[in-house]
Amino acid sequence: MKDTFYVTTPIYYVNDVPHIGHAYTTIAADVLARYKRLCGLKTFFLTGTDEHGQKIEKAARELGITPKELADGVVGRFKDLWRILEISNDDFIRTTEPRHERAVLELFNRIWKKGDIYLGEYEDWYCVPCESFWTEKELGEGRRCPECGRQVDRLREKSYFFRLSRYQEPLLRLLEENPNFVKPQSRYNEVLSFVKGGLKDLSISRMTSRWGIPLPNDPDCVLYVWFDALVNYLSGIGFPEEGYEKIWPADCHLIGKDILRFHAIYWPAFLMSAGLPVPRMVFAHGWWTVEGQKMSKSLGNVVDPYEMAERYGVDQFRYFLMREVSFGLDGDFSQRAIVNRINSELANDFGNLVSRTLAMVRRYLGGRIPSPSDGQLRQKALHTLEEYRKLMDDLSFQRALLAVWELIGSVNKYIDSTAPWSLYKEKRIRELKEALYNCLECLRFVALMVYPFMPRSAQRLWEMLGFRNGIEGETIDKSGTWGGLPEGQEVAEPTPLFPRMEV
RNA sequence: GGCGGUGUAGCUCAGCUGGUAGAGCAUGCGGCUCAUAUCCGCAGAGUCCGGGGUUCGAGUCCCUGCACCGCCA
Repeated sequence: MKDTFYVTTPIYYVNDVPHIGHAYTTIAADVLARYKRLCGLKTFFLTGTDEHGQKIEKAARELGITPKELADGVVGRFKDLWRILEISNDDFIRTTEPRHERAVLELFNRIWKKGDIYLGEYEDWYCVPCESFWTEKELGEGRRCPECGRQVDRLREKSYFFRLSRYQEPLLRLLEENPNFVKPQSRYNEVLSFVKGGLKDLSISRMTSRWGIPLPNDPDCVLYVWFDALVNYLSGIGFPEEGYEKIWPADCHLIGKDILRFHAIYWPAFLMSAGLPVPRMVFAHGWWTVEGQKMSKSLGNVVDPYEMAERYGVDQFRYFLMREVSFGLDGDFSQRAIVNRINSELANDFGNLVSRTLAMVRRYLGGRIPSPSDGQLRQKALHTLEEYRKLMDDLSFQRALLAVWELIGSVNKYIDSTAPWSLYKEKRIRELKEALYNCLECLRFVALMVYPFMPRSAQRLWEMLGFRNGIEGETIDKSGTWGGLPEGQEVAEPTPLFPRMEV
């Protein structure tokens, strides 16, 4: 059993500027990575960009620049966004990097030696002006090029194929032996029925594009982008150089549901062929609609994550995405919904709890944390942490947050029933100290638990509780026990963690 | 067309192996004053998609119809 955790996002196609979908996957991966680090696991979190393929080549030509120049520009935007959104990726892989090309060729060679690649002919609909192949499905009604609307022709070209058909049985076994290989369950069922339906060999090369990695044995062809792209999960951790096997296999490939087949079927098949371990899990999450409508360029309702982070705040945005829908299902992003969650859950429930607690500690106790005490909240906090871990391990982010908020609710209720202001007036100082200690200690638990979701706010709370160190260095094992607040530590003057927003 | 899923309060959804319907939000009323006019408590409302069946008893199991969604062809 390796003591590391390896989580990935897909590498994003540089044809597109970052939108909410990219942000969603990456934030989820970040939450998972930060959580695993909090659990004390050596964690590797990889993201990156997919920069090869006809679409990039064509877009660059239209702009009069090279594909690499185009990619460089868009990559900057992705990296920028991840910095803004506090994404803690350990590396960023680009498919145009030499280290990636080396890995791709190595994997190709292994599969080639295995005898799983053969030369054949690829046939599909082709649009000459666009220089693009299209499947029947992409054409839709009328059989016209989805890009330019012109007539398409049936065209064949030579192509190398991967013997996917050989892997039907191994894949079936993989799925049957690992019911958690694909999550959520509904996606597992889809994958299973797809495999059961029979697998055809897969074209893995193209001659119509020059922008890609040439086949070592036939430089007229470049590798099909999917073969190229999937290998990022290996190249990003150093494959084939020594050391990658400390991290591989991936514990979790986080993806959008649209690319499930590539990850749950093609990718493990490639790996099996190359004699490498397959990933432990592929998790396909859902899509966001916007104000009830499908997001599309033509509707002009594409959610810009930069704008959201600026308008609502980074942590607020991250929180909303993780809290609004059960991870795996589709969700709707609406102004009203996010403002509601910010005001009622972040500002009123959580932020206000911090304010009222710290204000009382400062007013009644001179800002000093009293000696540890025990009480009904102790049990609640410990139980919540346990529940939280269970849910986080299962990627049930929404429910994990619900559990934390239940604790927050309990503390609010506890304050109401112990009424520290009355204890103070009645000079019942011992009880007052006990009550406030219990609240403070719960806040410390809450800070730890919300940290993966809202790193910046968790750190602020951590400091308000009087700690000077970075919360990111904490672990649940070390700090997840009751009584961790040092007596006498001075808490800060509270400033609102989350400002209320105008509706 | 094949396979899979969903249909529960105004909204979003929980309801594991069958036993007199639950949460959050929204709405209304009451309480507190430490707090970001925040917090706490109480209340209302639902033919659990329609129809049939099994059972002493069915959102919960079986059959069937309708609607919507996903994957595949």
